[in-house]
Amino acid sequence: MSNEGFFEKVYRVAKLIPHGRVTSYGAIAKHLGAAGSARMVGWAMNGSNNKDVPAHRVVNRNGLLTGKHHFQGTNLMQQLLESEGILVVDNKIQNFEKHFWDPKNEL
DNA sequence: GATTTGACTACTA
DNA sequence: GTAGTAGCCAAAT
Repeated sequence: MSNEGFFEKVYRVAKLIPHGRVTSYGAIAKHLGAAGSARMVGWAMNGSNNKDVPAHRVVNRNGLLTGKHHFQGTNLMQQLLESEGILVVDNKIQNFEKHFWDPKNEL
């Protein structure tokens, strides 16, 4: 639907992230056609706090939990990822490529 | 309507 | 391999 704003699009894709998988801001942005607007995805996540968007599955290109500071507690994001079978060490996802989920590859 | 910000990415030194 | 800078676009003030 074209009545959706940029945020809605991000939310939709983020909700499509399968369990135990992660993706990067740039990948989502590119899928939305806003390649280069990776920051916008992060901004959208800022408002996805109250949504059903698994923002903890969205990390930067390095697999680093840069947005973990925006979550509640301190290691909540890491805990959620580890709970899904993703190994996280020092706020960084291990085997990031292995857990990487490309929306364009699935959609 | 212009300025600032922001959970990024890529390039360069 | 690490560090710093620039480019990016959309929303909030």
